[in-house]
Amino acid sequence: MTDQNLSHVLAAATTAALSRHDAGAVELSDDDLKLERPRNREHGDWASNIAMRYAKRVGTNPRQLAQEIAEGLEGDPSVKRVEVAGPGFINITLDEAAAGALALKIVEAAGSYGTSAALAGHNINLEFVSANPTGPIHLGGARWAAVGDSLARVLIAAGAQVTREYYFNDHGAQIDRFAKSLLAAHLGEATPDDGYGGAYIAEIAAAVADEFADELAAAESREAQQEFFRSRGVERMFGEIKQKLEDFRVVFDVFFHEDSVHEDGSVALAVERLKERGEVFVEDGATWLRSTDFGDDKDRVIIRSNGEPTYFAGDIGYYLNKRERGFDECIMLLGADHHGYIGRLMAMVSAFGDTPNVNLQVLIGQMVNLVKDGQPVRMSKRAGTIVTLDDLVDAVGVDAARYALVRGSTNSSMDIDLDLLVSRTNDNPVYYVQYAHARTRAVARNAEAVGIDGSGFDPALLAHASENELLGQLREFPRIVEFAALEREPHRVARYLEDLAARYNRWYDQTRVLPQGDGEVEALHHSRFVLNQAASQVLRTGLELLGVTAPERM
RNA sequence: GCGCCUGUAGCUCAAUGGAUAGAGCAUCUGACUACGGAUCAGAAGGUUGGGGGUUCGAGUCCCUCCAGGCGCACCA
Repeated sequence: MTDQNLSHVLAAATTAALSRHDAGAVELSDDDLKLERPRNREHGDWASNIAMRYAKRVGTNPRQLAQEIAEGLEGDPSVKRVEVAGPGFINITLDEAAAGALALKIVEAAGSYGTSAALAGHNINLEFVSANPTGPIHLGGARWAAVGDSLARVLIAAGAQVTREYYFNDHGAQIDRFAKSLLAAHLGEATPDDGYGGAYIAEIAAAVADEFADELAAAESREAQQEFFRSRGVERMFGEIKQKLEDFRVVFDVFFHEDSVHEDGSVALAVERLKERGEVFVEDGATWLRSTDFGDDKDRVIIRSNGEPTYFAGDIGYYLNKRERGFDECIMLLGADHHGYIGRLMAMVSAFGDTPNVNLQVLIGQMVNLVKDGQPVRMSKRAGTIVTLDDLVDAVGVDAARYALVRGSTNSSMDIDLDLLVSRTNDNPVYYVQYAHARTRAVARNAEAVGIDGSGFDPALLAHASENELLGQLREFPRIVEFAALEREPHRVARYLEDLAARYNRWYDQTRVLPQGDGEVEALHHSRFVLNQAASQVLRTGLELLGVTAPERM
């Protein structure tokens, strides 16, 4: 019994009930037929609010209509019980055998349970992190790395084709400051006023000076030396960033150089296209996009009066480039400090004739704040007070770090107290979920040792209250994954897993998979073993969606 | 001034317009010499920042006020 089937049964019952009233031609929408999972299990396995939505239209009261619909549902063989409750909810409880059959279905589906075709045919470019190589990935970047990668996994599970992409630049004012800082460190000078501090500067300067000593020796002028530190320093810094991200289990498909959109003509082509569409004008010697035509606060310069393209021009060329590469949906994950940028991006999308928030979708994530002893600490690259991805991983490990970063809604800012995180490592709910998984594996090992293998599985035997709860949660998994993908909210998977782990632990506490002592192995044990394997599977699949390991033992 | 985000238990945070607003941590009381106690059962803890509105129903949507964060470049 899937919820789609149940929806059809509900549709038939509702149509029949409505026709008994002077309903005229009332059209039932799919949305109205959607069944809900009641929060309170006493309200059954599924609930519908349809009677409350339609009662007024057909001139009756919700409870009356609900009663009539409920009577129509009672004949269905997979429905065990139907009740009308509260203001007019219809609560449906499924037959145990119908509910229990899910366990075997999950085991057979294995890793594919939870996947769907909700986003089939969607070719998505997902851009995230995209930090410039002027320093290590800091906590903010770490959050987007965890969220972006999990989002990619969730989108893929929903059937989308996803390209993970990282956009970075290796020229421009910030990189110049980076190069100056390296040179100063190499020469033993003080950090330039507008430069970057922090121990990593000295380390990188020393490392590249050592590795490319000949090259450095050949650079006589200060300018040449700075250029040396620019190119080799960026190279090294970027290599390090890439490595740290890989260690964090975040692997990008494409690293895209900002330079290339200028060099391969993407920017020129984009400007030309916008010109043809009449969205560009020249004023004060600069070339502007008339973005106010599409809701932006002001028009934006794309080519400066000195002939140099702006950063925005690069983004315009980059967007066009992505579209030309065949991506119908481009998603960008940006920090809240860039949200003022969305207006012009969406105006640009409109100016190309595309649809804002469809062809380009911008997800804003709120900031990560560093806290020490209850006081906020301002992170500054220049002051060298940043806490890096590396620091975080060193402190708590990849699993705990990823989980903590992906667990919250990106709409909420996040406080991280490194000391607290280290001292209270076990507070992280990730261990609760991982423990539940390890426990499923321990149970499986013990069961297999006494010859339990799930043969003679009888779904009707899974009738304990805690089994009903566990099965109900397992049934939810596909819709959680689908919803997380559609809403771009991977944190929902984490919350779901915590709930699943709790129900598994409760079930474990209240029932037994193995017979007691040297009791006989019965069909009940085989059936419960299948349920154990199903829970194990979903815990593992769910953790994988978050990029967190599912340990056999802890 | 304008825009975006946030305000929920002592703390960190959940909650697709649904029923009695939920977890973890912290506090208190209990539970195996039988599959992992990193667990489970229970208690306590709330005017969902304030005030209006929309409707069968609002933490959720609208208006307004308060508080905090972030942003409003021919920077990136």
